Amino acid sequence: MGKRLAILEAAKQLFVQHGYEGTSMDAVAAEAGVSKLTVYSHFGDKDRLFREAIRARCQALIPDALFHANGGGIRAALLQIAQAHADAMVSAEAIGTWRAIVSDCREGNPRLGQLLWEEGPARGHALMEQFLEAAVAGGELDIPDVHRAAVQFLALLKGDMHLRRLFGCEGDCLETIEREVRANVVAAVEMFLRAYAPR
Amino acid sequence: MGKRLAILEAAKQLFVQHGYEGTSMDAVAAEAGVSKLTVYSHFGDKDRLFREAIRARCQALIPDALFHANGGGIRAALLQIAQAHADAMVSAEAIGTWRAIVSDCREGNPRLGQLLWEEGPARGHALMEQFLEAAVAGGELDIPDVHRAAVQFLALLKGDMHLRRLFGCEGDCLETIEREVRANVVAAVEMFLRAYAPR
DNA sequence: GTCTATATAGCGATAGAC
DNA sequence: GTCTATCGCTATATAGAC
Repeated sequence: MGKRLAILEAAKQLFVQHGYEGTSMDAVAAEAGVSKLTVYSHFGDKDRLFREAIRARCQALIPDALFHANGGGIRAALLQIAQAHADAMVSAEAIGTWRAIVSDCREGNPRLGQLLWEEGPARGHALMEQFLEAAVAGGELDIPDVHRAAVQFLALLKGDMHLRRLFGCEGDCLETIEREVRANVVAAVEMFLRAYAPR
Repeated sequence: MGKRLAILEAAKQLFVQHGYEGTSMDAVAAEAGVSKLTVYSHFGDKDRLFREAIRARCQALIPDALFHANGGGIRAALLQIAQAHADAMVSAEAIGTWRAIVSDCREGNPRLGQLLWEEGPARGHALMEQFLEAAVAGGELDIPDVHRAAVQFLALLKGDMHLRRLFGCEGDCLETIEREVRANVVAAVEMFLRAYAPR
């Protein structure tokens, strides 16, 4: 494995685990098995290393394919997308990434916020909107404002579990979390259909 | 003003503005107009000062009265609650507090997460649930699972503006934000009623 | 109780040798 | 390209005088 890649892998892990301030360049160098100056020679400074690491995480977390459901009617398609999206959102990687980004976005410090808004949530909104538009065109849904409905759907999916995990109120075993996420996904799809299914 | 109170006020402002790591005890002492040792003599260490400051902020942000709408039918009541809640959620104080909490909730460090989950979002959920239960009893709404509907309603209210502000994608003037929040509030109430109004 | 001055430690970034 | 050793800075927390 190239040293550059080893550094990037170490950075991805440590930044997501301990955030920007909580991760020292010494720690990254140690985790990657290189000296600190090697890190600097590859990435310039801490900021650029952070950008690269978080960007890579974001792109892997919500792949485009997640929004391509394969057949079975509108309810089944929504359930499939919802489950995949919700699972990704409560994963340890996603929670860590969110924490790292939010921690970094202090007032006069737009290091990553806009960039990652576009690569993360905004991309999700656009893809979801695209899916809903097709469903509306096919007569499977009746939606007055498709863009807003896409945002609403994804907001419903996060429910309270995403927030609870973000706040660190876990304690629960993974099995409990999965069950609660599943119940919330089903409820979200049901509500969405109650509101937007053709009458 | 007592020095203890002056210290607490300075801490509330600085922690919410710059987060835990970004706020030095020197800065708190300077802002409060006392020496650093005075801060330590009153609050012991940085952790306890942080707890007190954030807790005070949370309690002021979402007062119980916010969920007591005064007459005018279910749509008007929901609109009133929704607007007040959404306004509170995108305020600079709320965004700063969220950032401070999330930044602080790293893996093995449950300093505030659970405590503030209960004093913030969980209290909001409970109050909203109470309101919805009354509406269901009065025949104004038809909801299969009231607790989940409360969570759904509050999730809809945050929409994407809360997240965009959290990520620091503001740039917009305050007027634009207010207009977008208003539009999102109306859309949220409409969708909620499409799903849960008696047919 | 309150202050000034300081101990101790960890950080990002760099100098100079190989 | 890579290393060891170090500079300069800032932070938390404390010692000792008033």
